[in-house]
Amino acid sequence: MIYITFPDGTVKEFEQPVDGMAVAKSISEGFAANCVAMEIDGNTMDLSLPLKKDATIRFITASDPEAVTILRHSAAHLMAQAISHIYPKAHFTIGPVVENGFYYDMDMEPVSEEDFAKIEAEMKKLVKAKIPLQRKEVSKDEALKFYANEPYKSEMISDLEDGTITFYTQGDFTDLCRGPHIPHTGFIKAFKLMKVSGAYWRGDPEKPQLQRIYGTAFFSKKELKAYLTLLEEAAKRDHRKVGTALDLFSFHDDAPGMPFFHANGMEIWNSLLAYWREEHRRAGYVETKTPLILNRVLWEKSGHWENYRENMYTVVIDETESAIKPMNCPGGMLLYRMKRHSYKDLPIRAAEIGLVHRHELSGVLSGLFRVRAFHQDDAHIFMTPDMIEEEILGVLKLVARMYSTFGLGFHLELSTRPEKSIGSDLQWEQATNGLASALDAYGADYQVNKGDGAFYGPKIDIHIKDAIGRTWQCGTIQLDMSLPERFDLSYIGEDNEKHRPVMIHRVIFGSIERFFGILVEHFAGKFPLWLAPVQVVILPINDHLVPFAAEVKDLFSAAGLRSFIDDRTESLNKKVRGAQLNKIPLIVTLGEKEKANNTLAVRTLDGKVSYGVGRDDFINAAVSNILARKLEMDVLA
RNA sequence: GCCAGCGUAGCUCAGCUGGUAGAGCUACUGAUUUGUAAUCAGUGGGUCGGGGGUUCGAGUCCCUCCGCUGGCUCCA
Repeated sequence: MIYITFPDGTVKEFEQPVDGMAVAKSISEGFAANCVAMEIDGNTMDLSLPLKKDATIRFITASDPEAVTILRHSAAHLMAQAISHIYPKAHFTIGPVVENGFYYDMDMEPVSEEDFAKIEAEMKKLVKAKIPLQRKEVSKDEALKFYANEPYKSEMISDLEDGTITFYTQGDFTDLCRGPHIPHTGFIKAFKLMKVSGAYWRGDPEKPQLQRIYGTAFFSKKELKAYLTLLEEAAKRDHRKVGTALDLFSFHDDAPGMPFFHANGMEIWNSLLAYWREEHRRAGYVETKTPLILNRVLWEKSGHWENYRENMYTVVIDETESAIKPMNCPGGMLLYRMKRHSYKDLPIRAAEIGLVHRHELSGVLSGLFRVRAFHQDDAHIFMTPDMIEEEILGVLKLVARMYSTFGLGFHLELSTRPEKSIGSDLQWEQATNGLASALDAYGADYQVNKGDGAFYGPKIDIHIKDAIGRTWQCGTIQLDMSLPERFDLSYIGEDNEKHRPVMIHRVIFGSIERFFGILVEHFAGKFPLWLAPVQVVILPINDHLVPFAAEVKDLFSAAGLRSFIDDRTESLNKKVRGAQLNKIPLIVTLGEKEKANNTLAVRTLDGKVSYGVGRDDFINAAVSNILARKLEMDVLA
C-alpha cells in the first residue's frame, strides 16, 4: 500500500504495483488520455513508470508549458523511426529539443526538403498507429552490445555511467534516450519538418558531417498553424525585403557584409542619431571620435592583437602594421590618458558613434543583423569604485527611456565571473555587487547567468522584445577591469594619491545597423512619423494643381516636414496605392476644393481620410507628433 | 571557413528532359486630367553572377571562383 499526494493536497491509497497511468485513470479515463507525463516529487518522468513508494504527484497535460518539450522530443524519435524505415542505412546520433521544435542529426545520404513529404507521410502513418513508447533500463554492456554497429551511439554510451542508461522503444525502433516521453505516438497530432542542414558530429569540423533535419510539433493543428503564421509574418517583415522595397539600403558583391545606406535609409539613420544625441547630452555624456586605423602596438597593448586578431582587418602603412578598429575602447583609453584626472572630474561619460570592422565568417553574414562593418553607439564611463551603482543605474534608466520611445519592452540579465578570468576576488565582488545593487535599485526582475561574464568583468545584457514577440540582445553594460590596468589609467583621489578608475563599456542600440534592421521588422516598415523617410506625400489631383502643390510643399518644408509631390500624370488611385505601399504616413490630396478653401484632404496609413483639414492645424499636429516622437499617428485626432 | 539550396531586366518571377531569352510591376513617351489601393496605348531595358570546359549548339550539363539564403554541440 502506498500513498500518493495530489497537487490539491488530497491523498489516495494505491495497491502495489501501480504506475502513473493507473493513478491518472483513477481520476478519470478522459483525464488519463490527456496526460503526457508526470512529475514525481519534482522529477518529470514517464507515466508508465511504476510507483514504489509514497510520493507527491502532478500530472503534465498538453496545457502545461513543459508538455510541448516532451512532445517535441518524442516527435524527434518519431521522425527518426520514419527515417529508419525509408533510409535503412541511416545512423542516428542525437535528437534534442530546441527553441521552436526539435532536430535529429543523422549520418545518412544527403536529403533535401523535397524528401520531407515522404518522411512526413511515414510519420503520419506511425502517429495513426498510436505506437506506445516503452522505457527500459539497460546495463552499459547490454547497451553497447545493442549498438555494436552504431558508432555514434556507442561513443555516447561510453561516456555514460552504468546504471543510468535507458532505451525507449516504439514498435520496431529503439533509441538511447533519457526521456521522458509521451505515452504513445498518437499525441503528435500536429508536426512539420522545417529545414535540413549539415552539422558536424559533436560540432567538430574534423568529425563526420551529418544531416540535420529540423522539425516542430504541437498538440494541436491550431497551434502549429499559429506558429507557421508567425513565421510568415516575420518573413513579410524581413528587413532585407522591406529595406529593398522602401529603398532604404542595399548590399553589393563588391563589399560583402558592408551595407550601403540610401537616401531614405539615411533619413531614418539621422533621425535615430539625432534622438540618440539628444538623450545622451541630457544624460551628461560628451561625444568623442577616434580614428579608424590604429597602430599594431596599441592593439598589442590592449590585448586585442593576442585575443581578437583573427577578426581584425590589418593594413600596412609606411611599413608599419596597423589594424582597422574592431572596437572603440583602445582609442577611448588614449583620450582618457590625455589629461590628469581628479576624482572631482569623475564620472566621465565619453560616448562615441564608432565605425568598427570585424571579419566575420562569410557564412554567418545576414542582412543588417550580422555585418562586417557597423557603428556602435559606444560609451566609456570612467569612475571611482563607489560610483558603480549610481552610474549603472543611470545607464539602465537611459536604456528604459530610449527603448520605450520605440515601444520595445526589454528584460535584463546579469552575467557573473567565468572560470577563466583576470582580477582579484575582491575586485570581482565589488564589481558584481555594484551591478547587482544597481539592478535592484532599478527595480525590475533580472536573470542571473552564472559564469557567463567576460573574462575582464561582469556584465548586464539587455534583451528587447519586438512587436511580434521576438527577442534580441541589443544593449550591454560591461565592467572592464582589464583595460584600465593595461593602459595604466589613473585619477588623483581626495588623498592626493593615484588610483585606478573603474571603467564600463556600454551600448544601447548596440550595432546601429542591426538596431535599424530590428526597427524595420518591429514596425514592419511603417515607421512612426519622426522616423519616416518621407513624412508627407502631396498628391495634386490634376496637372494644373502642381504649382499649388508646390506652394503647400513650401509650407511643409518651412515647418521642417519631409515631403514630396507626386506629380506623375497618373490616376489619384494609383498614386494613393503607391504611397500606401511605400508606407508614407501622411497623404495630402489637393484638389480645387482645397485650393479654394486653403484646406487639405489627409489620408493616414490606416486608410482613413479627413477632408477640410486646416493647413495650420495639420502642420502643428504633425510637428508636435514628431517633436514628441510619438508612436501613434494622432494628426487627425 | 564547412554543408545544403539558390543567383535570369531596377523589382517579383517563368523558361520541360540542351536548339540562339519571356511575363507582370517599375522607368520612359503619348493620350487621358483623374477625389483616395493599379486608366489606356506604345517604347526602352538582360555579358542569363564571373571564368573555364563538354557539344554543331549551353540560361539549361560539368569544373572553378564570387555572392546570397538557411544551418553549423541550448549535448542520449
